[in-house]
Amino acid sequence: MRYWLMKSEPSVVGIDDVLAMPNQTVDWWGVRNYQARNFMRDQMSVGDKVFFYHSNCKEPGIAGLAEVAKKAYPDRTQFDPDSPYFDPKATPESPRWMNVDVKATQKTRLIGLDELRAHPELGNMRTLQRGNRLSITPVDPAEWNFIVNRLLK
DNA sequence: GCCAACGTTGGC
DNA sequence: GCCAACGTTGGC
Repeated sequence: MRYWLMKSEPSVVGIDDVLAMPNQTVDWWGVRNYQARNFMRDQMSVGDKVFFYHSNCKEPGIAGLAEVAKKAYPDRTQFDPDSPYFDPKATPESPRWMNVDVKATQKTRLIGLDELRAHPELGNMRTLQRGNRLSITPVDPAEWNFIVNRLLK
């Protein structure tokens, strides 16, 4: 089992939105970065643990816990001409973009970006690295445990 | 709204 | 296959 951090803009889909969805589950549509896609496609398994991160908002940070609920399959928005995520080069026979389903398990207190940065234990955390723009990053087990067992208790 | 960082595109 | 131009991300 692996650990991940997945960014979402709360103005689009926040933790409260997912908790209000059927089965508290959302398809993680809209990823248009190959590295992030590959993480979902190649490395994510059902049951992997996820930090649900709010980005591009007033208070960026970890807002909840989630898990991978379904293995990667083609992202529906790539085929939708009305979607800003439409990709004319993608076809159902040869899809380019994939997503997993994510099930929110718990809303947490907001652990802000500044708080995450303040802990030396998280100094190597991928998402905190300078210039990082990946919306999906792996999380080390030690980092996961530190956040869950120390910051959330 | 600014802008640093970095990914993608496309001409050559 | 290089790389300049352009687009996007996301914190501030």
